[in-house]
Amino acid sequence: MPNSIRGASTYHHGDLRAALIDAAVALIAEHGVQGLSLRECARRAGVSHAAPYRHFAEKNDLLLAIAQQGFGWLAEAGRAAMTGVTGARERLEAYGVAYVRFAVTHPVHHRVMFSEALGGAHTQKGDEPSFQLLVEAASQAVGPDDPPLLAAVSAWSLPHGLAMLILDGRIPPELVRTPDDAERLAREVFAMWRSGLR
Amino acid sequence: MPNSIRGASTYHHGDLRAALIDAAVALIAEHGVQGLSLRECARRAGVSHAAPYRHFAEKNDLLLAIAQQGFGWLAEAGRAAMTGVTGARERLEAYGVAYVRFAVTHPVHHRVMFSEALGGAHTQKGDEPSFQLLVEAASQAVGPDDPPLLAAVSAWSLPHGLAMLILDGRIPPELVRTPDDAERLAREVFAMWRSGLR
DNA sequence: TGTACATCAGTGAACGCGCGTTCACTGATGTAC
DNA sequence: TGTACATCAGTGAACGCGCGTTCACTGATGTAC
Repeated sequence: MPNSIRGASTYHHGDLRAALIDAAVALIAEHGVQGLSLRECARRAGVSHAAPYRHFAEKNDLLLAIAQQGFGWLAEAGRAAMTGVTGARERLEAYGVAYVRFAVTHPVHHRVMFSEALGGAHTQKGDEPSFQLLVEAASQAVGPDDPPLLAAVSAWSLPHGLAMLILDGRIPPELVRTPDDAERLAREVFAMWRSGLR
Repeated sequence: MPNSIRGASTYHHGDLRAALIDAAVALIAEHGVQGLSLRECARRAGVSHAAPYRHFAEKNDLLLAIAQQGFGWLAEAGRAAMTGVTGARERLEAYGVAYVRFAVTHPVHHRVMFSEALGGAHTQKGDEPSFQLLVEAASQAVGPDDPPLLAAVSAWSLPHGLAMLILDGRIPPELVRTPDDAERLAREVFAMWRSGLR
């Protein structure tokens, strides 16, 4: 039980690991991945600068934890968006829209998930559940002659690119003030591709 | 005239600015944007650690210079790819393919161009020539009722996403060993969207 | 052609800083009896 | 219910480090006369 709930005891934090992750996310939101420092996280969690080492062997493990949390949430959101949707193409699109919404809702997580600061090795294999979900959906949306991997890459590129552009502030901000805006934009972009640019 | 050409004189470098940019690109390729340090750049350029300040007022200006170089090259590549191509949609696709090839050929530049480490403010306006090119091509590819901005965003998202995924090592490496591979993949992805996932 | 001089690209010592990580420690928790 | 003890999450001092940036300087370059 965390201190905040339990009351005044101070020596044991209670849920320092989670508090550190939250602090790190806030810190990255303010100063970018570059600006992350273990000492500052500890400070914000109200704990000595050596305390984090009880929970993370090294700084990079904290980034890793954020990425893992993000991948979990993404898989969850993707699954939720696809349930009840019939039609392979519709499912793929639902996943894509959820993907963009996730990125906009958890920008730091999305950034960290695809950050070069991570070794990258740990999730590059494409065996993340969130990726599996996409590959499965893509292989259904594709003719028997088309390679499913290519379909997955195609279906992934569009929402990933849109999400990145939004996060980088490349899209005029009035188009993406809220997650709902972003979701609407994603639908419109999909529609644009569906109808075919002339 | 740079020292290397001129010979043995050592006090004046000759083209330190360019040498620093090259060193920075190499350094980022090795250690990521995080790993960039002015002092190490100076070291690699064979110059004292204070010398860079004759050419860049602060560290961030070096990143900015890389980004500017990249945007210049990208605009050039995009223009070249579109010349002689008729048909709005074909031009848009040619730009997209060139975009992916540029990213794969100059991965560090592309990364820096879209890095959060840059203030971002300087190029966010979308007034980069490379963006203008895209917006123009997109507005031609779109019905009179469709907003051209939406078309541009749509046309940009796909190659941008593909490029990012490749750069992050998310695409199976055997698919993108060379720039030619990447270009072929880009064409296939475009074709997949043109034919329409089912 | 030769000299004086302004310009400015490079030097190297020095500054202060915050960081990641280690270490021997201390205090709280919960379990066995 | 009460006590002994193992566990382990937190402490705070200390380490070494490389960094960005400033400063007074020095040496090369090129231009005016």
